[in-house]
Amino acid sequence: MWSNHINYHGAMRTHQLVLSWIENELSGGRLAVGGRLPAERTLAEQLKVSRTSVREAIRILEAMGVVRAGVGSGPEAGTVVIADPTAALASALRLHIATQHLPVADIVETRVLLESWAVAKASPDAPELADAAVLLEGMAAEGLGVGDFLALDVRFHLALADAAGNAVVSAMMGSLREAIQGYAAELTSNLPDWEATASRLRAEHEAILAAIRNNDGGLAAKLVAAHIEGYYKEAGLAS
Amino acid sequence: MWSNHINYHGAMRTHQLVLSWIENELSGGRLAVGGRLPAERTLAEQLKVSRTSVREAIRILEAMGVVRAGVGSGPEAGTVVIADPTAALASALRLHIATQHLPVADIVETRVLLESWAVAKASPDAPELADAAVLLEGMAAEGLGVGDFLALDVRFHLALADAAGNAVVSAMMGSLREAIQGYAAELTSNLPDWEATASRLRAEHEAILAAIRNNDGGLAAKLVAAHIEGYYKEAGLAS
DNA sequence: TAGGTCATGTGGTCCAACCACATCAACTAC
DNA sequence: GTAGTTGATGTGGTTGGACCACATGACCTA
Repeated sequence: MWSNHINYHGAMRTHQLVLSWIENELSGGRLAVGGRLPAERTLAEQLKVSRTSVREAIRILEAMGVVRAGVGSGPEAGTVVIADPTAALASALRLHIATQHLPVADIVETRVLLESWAVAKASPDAPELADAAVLLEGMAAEGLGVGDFLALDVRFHLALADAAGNAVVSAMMGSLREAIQGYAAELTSNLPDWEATASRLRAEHEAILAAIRNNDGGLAAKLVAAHIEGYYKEAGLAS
Repeated sequence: MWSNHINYHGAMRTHQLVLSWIENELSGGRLAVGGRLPAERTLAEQLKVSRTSVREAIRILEAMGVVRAGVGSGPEAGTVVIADPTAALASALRLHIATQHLPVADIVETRVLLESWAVAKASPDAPELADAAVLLEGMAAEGLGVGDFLALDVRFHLALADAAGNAVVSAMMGSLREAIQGYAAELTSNLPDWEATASRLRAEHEAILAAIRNNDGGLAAKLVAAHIEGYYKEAGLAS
């Protein structure tokens, strides 16, 4: 029985050691969002590991949306802590869709369930609803392109999700949306009459927002589910 | 004005190039779960990048639950493609909880909503329910430790989530559960009478399972929500 | 034939060097 | 004195090479 004060976690690889050091600093509050990690070379020396291992850990954190790395000098430089849970979930979902172990239909279904819950939970006077209303006005503009309409549509739905006030649900909604973004855009080419569809979507958006503001969460949830499923049905959902 | 034939994707870093190459192989079906990536040195030469960059990409995929790396020779060696979406979501959630930008209360709330949906959606004759029943028997065993009970409890709830047949929901449930695992275990020390609580949990489990099998999804959802919220309330939920 | 030995190929780790970039201080020309 | 230039500094980004531990399988040897 020996005590190895470095590898006491079993076969921990060096980059995992760096990872847990950083996670510890975060948990302990010594490192917070907006803060900076020590420079890679410095951190390597501190932890008695190679710069390579430090970089591997930072790359993982970057992929997880926990840090952002910038070269040069000044405010944009260095490795600073951010908080973008959506990024991590989105790339994870995208990669696993690529392995074809996450059916797109399941993603859509999950989005329906999360967003239904969100609108049912949202308070009628949540500030995010005002943002949503502004977005709706933008979507009513004359001569709006398909791409612009869809971009506003995404933001509208995310605003609804945010209105529920649950950070986890917001992040998951955003990631689901990102992961199937390209997919949803492709579907528009299947639509027989885009103007008619856009007009219908606008009306449904208004109805959803009205239901939330009328404190009728149950109705809002039903409308959202029908809204999303209707779109994919019209455009032809293939898995 | 010069043309950079490598960075035509803007400021794409070399490890991202490797990443997109691999993602492309996955999407195209040339690389599937169970398959092997070329050796790091080989891949580096193929893509005209350094081995370091290849390794950074692989490390990210590893953290995302897409590949597993093993040294030596034989079946366990090399970098092989796996499919563990739960791993990615779980570590992402854990890290962002560390940054204190994802409140534990939101995690619990999300778990309630996902699991309620799952039991409402589950088919009464889903094969996963049989597994769940077996787990319940195990939890009824005499002299079961707290840790063992909780381990079975986790598997029981995951079986319920799986019964809905949505891979995304299953993965998210699993990751939420993993991310707050330590938290839930700590709470047991707050319980005045573990035996009484365990007994109550067992009864509630039975009722949930019975409701699903009775095709009463609405009741099952209500029971699940009460079950989870009741536990955290009794143990004292602090954020 | 049984056993040991070594070559091979894998990922894991480290090092030393160089690059591009952004900032800031010092210097120079006007 | 001011404006512009120049260079030093420190950051992450990338590379090639070296060595290690490990698992296998082929090859010898007793």
